[in-house]
Amino acid sequence: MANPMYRQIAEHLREQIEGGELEPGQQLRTEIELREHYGASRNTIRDAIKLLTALGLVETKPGQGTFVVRKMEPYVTTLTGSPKVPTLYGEVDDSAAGHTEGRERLLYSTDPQVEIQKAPASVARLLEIDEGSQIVSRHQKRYIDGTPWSMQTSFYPMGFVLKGADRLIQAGDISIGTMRYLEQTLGLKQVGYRDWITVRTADATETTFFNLPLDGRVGVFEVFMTAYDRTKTPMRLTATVYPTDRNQFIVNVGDVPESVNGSELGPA
Amino acid sequence: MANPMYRQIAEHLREQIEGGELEPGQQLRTEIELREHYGASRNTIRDAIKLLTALGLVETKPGQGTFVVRKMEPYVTTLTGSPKVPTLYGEVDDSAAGHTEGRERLLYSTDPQVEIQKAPASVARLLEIDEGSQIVSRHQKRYIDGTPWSMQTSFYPMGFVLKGADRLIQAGDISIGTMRYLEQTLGLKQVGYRDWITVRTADATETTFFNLPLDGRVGVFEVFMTAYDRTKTPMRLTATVYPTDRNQFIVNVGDVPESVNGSELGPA
DNA sequence: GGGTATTTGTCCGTATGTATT
DNA sequence: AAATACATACGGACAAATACC
Repeated sequence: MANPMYRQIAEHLREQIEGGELEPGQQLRTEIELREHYGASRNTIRDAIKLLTALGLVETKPGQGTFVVRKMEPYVTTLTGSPKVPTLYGEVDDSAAGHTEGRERLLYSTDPQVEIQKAPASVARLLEIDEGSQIVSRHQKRYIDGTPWSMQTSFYPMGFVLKGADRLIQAGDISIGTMRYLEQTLGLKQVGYRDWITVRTADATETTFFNLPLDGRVGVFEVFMTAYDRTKTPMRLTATVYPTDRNQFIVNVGDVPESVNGSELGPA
Repeated sequence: MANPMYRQIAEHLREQIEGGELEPGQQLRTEIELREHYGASRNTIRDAIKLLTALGLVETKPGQGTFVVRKMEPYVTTLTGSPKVPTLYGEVDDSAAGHTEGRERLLYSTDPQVEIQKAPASVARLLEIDEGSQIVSRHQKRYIDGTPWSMQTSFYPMGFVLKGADRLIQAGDISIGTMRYLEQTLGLKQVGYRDWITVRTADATETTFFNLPLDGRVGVFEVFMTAYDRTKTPMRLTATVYPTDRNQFIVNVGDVPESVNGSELGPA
């Protein structure tokens, strides 16, 4: 008798989901049917479903019903390799799509959106420059197979542009890569970098772009990469945001096998 | 007029919180007062507060009120260093405690809880052994200054014990460290490791131990570290769980400065 | 395109329970 | 013990989204 009714109902449904009686993608009974089944009011049923939604077990679609969530095949990014692109394991979930078996996954980035800003405190601290000094920011949105994958913003000190790296402030891709471009124009060579990995709730922009539920249930990784030159001076700060529901990371240290064995990652 | 009322109210309160009009730790007006202020029903006010709770902006305490959350000073763990202990930045929030200024933070681990199990699929895959084969698991809970920090479980193939590393199955700490112990007894030397970083919702055990809200709002990092010997054979799998609301990670690659500059990390 | 049935979303009012002060 | 404040639960009404005919 300890637990409130809505939690008991949620627990009962959870057991059915995790026990496999309700399969991923399957529709639950409607709120009205569950109301009669459990002898509770519709609002109590809704509280139970809200709890399951918060736990990421079900999702509700207005006008359609409540469904057991289909787990997404994660994108796995290796942080200790360069460049940082995701290794993709397993198959795309194409149960809803047509005949797409065997296709390659397509990585697509928008053209960089370039702005000149005053450095906010967080950027200034990691770039080791004064707060409020001028910086160049280059922002890109990245998709995999049309699914929003990450949002990335790189920051450079404005001094780089003044010293000759003027293509930094031109919109559009720098085809040879910005790091190589900086080496060629300014002689700046990256000798190391530090990633700082955090998780926070998504803001409004991110919620929209990644198509996340607006209740803040799904957080985002925010990875700050500070690149250092030979003199251990920061030469670039890259902040990348990834939704936690479809991204994982790998860090390799020392001598390790080439790739993660097996085709399937993800929890057992 | 597009947005429902409870979201407009939540938005209004959110602006007050992020604008600093409502300070961390400060109590919001009660549901009854907000009901009169916004001309909505108490249930609608509660919906707004539930949304803010899901976004991690406020917390409710029965019998007391609703409060703006106090951000925790994060524990920062460097994944590319060994051993993996958190670097601690900034001050402990001791506004509620007494005179504790200047004290050191204390790291405490419970004695290992040792079990012999059959390898579940996820463990077998990363240890590259057969599913269902015997493994030794050693589980520890770790605290910083009394605050639950992480739960760690290490898995070793049972063969290690049979070959002479019998202290693996004794409860209690192996003071010289298990890696050194395995090197001394079996000649197994770790030459590298791979960390695999995921985020998922906390289960019931974790929710209890870390004292997380039961609505699944706060997720947990799950870091799987696979250690490899000279022959690139996995010799240990360590799974560590950290709540995302108080943990961050650092990855260093190449030549980087000693420490993160400045005393304060965390969002601007 | 329009209309209707179905299903979830929002909002209200009320009553009672539980935790804290 | 009493007051306060949030938590649970009920029932009802209408809105909005979707699917189907």
